[in-house]
Amino acid sequence: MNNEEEQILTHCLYFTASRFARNITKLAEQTFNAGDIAPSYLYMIMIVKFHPGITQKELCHKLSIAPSTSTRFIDKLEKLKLVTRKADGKQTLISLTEEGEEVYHQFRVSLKELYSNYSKVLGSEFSSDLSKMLHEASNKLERES
Amino acid sequence: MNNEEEQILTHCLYFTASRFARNITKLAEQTFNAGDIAPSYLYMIMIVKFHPGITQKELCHKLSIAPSTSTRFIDKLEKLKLVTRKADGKQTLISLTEEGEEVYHQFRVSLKELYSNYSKVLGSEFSSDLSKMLHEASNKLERES
DNA sequence: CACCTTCATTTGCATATACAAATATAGAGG
DNA sequence: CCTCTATATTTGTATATGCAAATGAAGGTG
Repeated sequence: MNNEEEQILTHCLYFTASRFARNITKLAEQTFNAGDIAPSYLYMIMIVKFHPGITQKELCHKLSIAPSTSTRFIDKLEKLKLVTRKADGKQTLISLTEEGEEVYHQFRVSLKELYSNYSKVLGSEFSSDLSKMLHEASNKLERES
Repeated sequence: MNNEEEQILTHCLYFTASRFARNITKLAEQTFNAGDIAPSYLYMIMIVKFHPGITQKELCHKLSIAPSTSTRFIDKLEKLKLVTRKADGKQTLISLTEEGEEVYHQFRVSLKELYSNYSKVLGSEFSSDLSKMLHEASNKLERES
């Protein structure tokens, strides 16, 4: 790889982050393939688990997704009877159903497997550092916009 | 945020990486909005710039995208007259046109602006470290699969 | 050379995700 | 209590992206 390319490829966060997201998503899909729920739904379920009655808006913020995307996610999870919507004025409050709670508990197990899969390849400390940095960076970017 | 949630949210690379990718993609779209070419196409153009005559398969690897996605990207770039396809047996070789080269040069300028936008928020050294880690991590994950 | 296998690319189809416009509700000011 | 404005959600529509099946080309083996 020549110098200029190396420079750009390793320095542009947009490139490195989107590529990495595709790779780790693939790994997550392979690891979670038990149920037919995609990893992104599990992400949402997890947030709701820790914030029963969370508003949709807040959910969007925590996941960094657009409102329209959250509507569609919730539609799907509601159809699967994993979450409930409760209208509250302008807002909609989201909570887990019993079944949702159960899915969450199964998911905790798969999560451990996912950790171990990527830690084998990336190293445990490296993974942990990277994850923390990404978390922090998202919070900063969200705050700005 | 309670402890268990904090644990999961900051430790799961799948969550942190996909969220961050959405955030940085949004920033990239805002920064590059000059032309009507989305950032992901610029990423491809950049790779081709440094590897004239690269095979489609190799391009998929470098971008971590599926072959079908590369076909569609190239279709679009070819229609815009930014790249050319050259059949070579089973393979297809991709190169930039003159116009493609020109787009690349404009893009270099936007890239600098993008760097500066996120460095302001994340810090210059932090951004650089994060980017290198992501680059390295993708290479490791790709090698495994 | 006909056939089989292997590999690269393309096509058909499905899902994730976004933006912009539409809708619904809340709350302020008359 | 009506109207206006601000805000939350939903709907319409478009694009990105993937998987699996189809296609096409290479190279080996009889």
